[in-house]
Amino acid sequence: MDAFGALADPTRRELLDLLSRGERTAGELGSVFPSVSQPGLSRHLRVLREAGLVRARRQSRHRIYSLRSEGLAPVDFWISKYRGFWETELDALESFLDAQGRAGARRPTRRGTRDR
Amino acid sequence: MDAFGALADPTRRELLDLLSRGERTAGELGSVFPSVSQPGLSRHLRVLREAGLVRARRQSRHRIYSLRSEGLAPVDFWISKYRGFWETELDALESFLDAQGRAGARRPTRRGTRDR
DNA sequence: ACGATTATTAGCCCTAGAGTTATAGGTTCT
DNA sequence: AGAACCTATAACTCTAGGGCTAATAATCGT
Repeated sequence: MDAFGALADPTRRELLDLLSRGERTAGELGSVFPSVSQPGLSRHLRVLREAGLVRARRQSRHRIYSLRSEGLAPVDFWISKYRGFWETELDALESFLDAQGRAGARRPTRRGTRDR
Repeated sequence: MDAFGALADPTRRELLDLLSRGERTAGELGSVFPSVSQPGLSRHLRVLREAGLVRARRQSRHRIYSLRSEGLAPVDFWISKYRGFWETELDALESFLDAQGRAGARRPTRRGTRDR
């Protein structure tokens, strides 16, 4: 399964979110998902591994997982082609709203993707 | 199926790529994929519609599809949390783009983020 | 109204994904 | 070596995704 497929599952996305805050052992990751069985979680981790999104190393009896963020680069590259689209559309929406009521001259500047 | 799931299929990603260059009728989109039956393509378009990634309107006998880029915003937002990672770790996006064949521009994608 | 055109839905298969229990693989401790 | 621990794999079931053909819907031209 490629990276796009791996990201389709919410559990796996949450695993990546956890790992983005630091490496964790498989057991620690599993304890966050009481609803998922241990083998089930191991399988999710395997999918993430084979998609190149995490790596695992062994330390004593544990397996320590860490993020391999480069694996997300193709996904980000793909979506970056669209990034301008909704920015300009939202800008258009904003100026429409300006025209509707607000006399405010707040010019919508091109900005990052994280507002909204 | 949510947007992440919709993007997991390569045919659907290609459909979005086509629509990013302008609206197309269902038939025009289908002609690009001779390997996929017409009902099969219609199903992909339905998935994209229900995921909020495209919209369709009717014009005479045709159904004209167009991109709804805002639907991609949640995906971009999710991945934006990781964007800094590979820049600081490896700058792997650049190597990815190099591997794609493009001569290495220091800032390959047009980006609106305001890091640094 | 009828036939032609364009696209969607319905009704099937068939495979892949995700979950489960049971088992195996390593590692550490005694 | 054997027990305890942590994680991965095997074998199986069940469901959802995706493909196909056939049928249905909507529109246009005559």
